[in-house]
Amino acid sequence: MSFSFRVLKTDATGARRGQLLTPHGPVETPFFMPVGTQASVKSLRNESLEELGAEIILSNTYHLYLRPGHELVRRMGGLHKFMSWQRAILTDSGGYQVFSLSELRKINDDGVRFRSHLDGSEHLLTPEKAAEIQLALGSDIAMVLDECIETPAPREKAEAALKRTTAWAARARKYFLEQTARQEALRQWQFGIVQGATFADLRRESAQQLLALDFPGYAVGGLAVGEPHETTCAMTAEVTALLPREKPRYLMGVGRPEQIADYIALGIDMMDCVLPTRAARHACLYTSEGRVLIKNARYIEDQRAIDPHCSCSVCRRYTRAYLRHLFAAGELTAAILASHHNVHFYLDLLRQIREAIEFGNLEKFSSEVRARYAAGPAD
RNA sequence: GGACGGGUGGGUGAGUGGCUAAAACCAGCAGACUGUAAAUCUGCCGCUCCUUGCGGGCUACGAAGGUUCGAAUCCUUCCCCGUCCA
Repeated sequence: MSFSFRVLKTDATGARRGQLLTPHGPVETPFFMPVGTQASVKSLRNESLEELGAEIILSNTYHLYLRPGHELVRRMGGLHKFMSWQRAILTDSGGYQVFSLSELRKINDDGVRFRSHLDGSEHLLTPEKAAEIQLALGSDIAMVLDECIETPAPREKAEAALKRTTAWAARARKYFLEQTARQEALRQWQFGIVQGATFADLRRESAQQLLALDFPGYAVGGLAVGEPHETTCAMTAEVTALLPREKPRYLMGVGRPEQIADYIALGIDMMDCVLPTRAARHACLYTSEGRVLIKNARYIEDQRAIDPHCSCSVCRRYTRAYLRHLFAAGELTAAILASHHNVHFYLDLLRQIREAIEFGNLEKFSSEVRARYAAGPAD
């Protein structure tokens, strides 16, 4: 099976309904990727992800390079085999770690020199190296190394990061095409990443420069790192307006449940976010009625399911009172059940959105979701 | 019966004359989390009043007295608890 992407329908808002075919199966778009940074979606077994209907997950170049090491993963038969996940995998490049581990790295035009957060050892991550690692991992979609910066950022800094990201994208593209031309067994897509912080003209410039490199898909990076939602949307709109219709668009690192449909309405096909799993571990549960902070005393004797309207296996079986108890007691099962539910919530939200696009009522659907979340935590 | 050691806020436990409504941790309460250094982090946590302020009043370190300008801290007596000896 080879790669392809098809847009099946575009609705009045600009939202796209399509399908991405990968060597590890089809993925209905738009989709959401649960995050499994260290070859594991935290506190979820792959059996659960399969039960939840996850068609693709995200993993991470930087973290797997440091531990267990990409060469080891290659020797173990690649990331899919190593972690026993037969559906699609997208790997981030380590570009986000340029941002999140900013105190542990030095950046120059050649690449990023990291001091390992695990043992303090030094490592140079270049665009070529990030591509090499991802080819060794054998992920379905590899991201180019980019320079992700904070927002708001001064224009000069945004310009410098943009320039570097484009130069790195060109190097990564060249290296990747050379390697894949030489070894037919390598079946992978490589996506470019648009930067430009919160400057519309820089976003357009970045997109245009990357278009010249002819990637099979394009990501919008460096957003949802602190700026207002409106700004995230505005910047995304600048970019999607320039991207080719026939290629997938990936908005990296988003978002909150009530924001997802907005991004999709801007023509976004792919998203990922740690929120469902991290919030779950921190006792924040997403429901059709808004957020439930399950540790709150008000749930001590609450016999209802986390979300009475949810069909997931956790909601069918357990009460809020029990979940609250598990969190209070610090039981690992608390994180497991909560993560299961939250990932179900996100994947189900995307299912509903895909359906809404098909029926042409995405706008109505998203305003309903927003209204529920605006009301704050459920009773 | 004797000798030591000890009794501190919901718990464990620092403090041994003023900077102490009393460290720290736990528990409790509330909040944050957006390409995961996150099973993490932050705030509140005696009662009360208001003009909500590095504000006022009250109560508090086993009990009752005392010394002192000032006591959880020093003295006296008493009551408990632990260890050891008889």
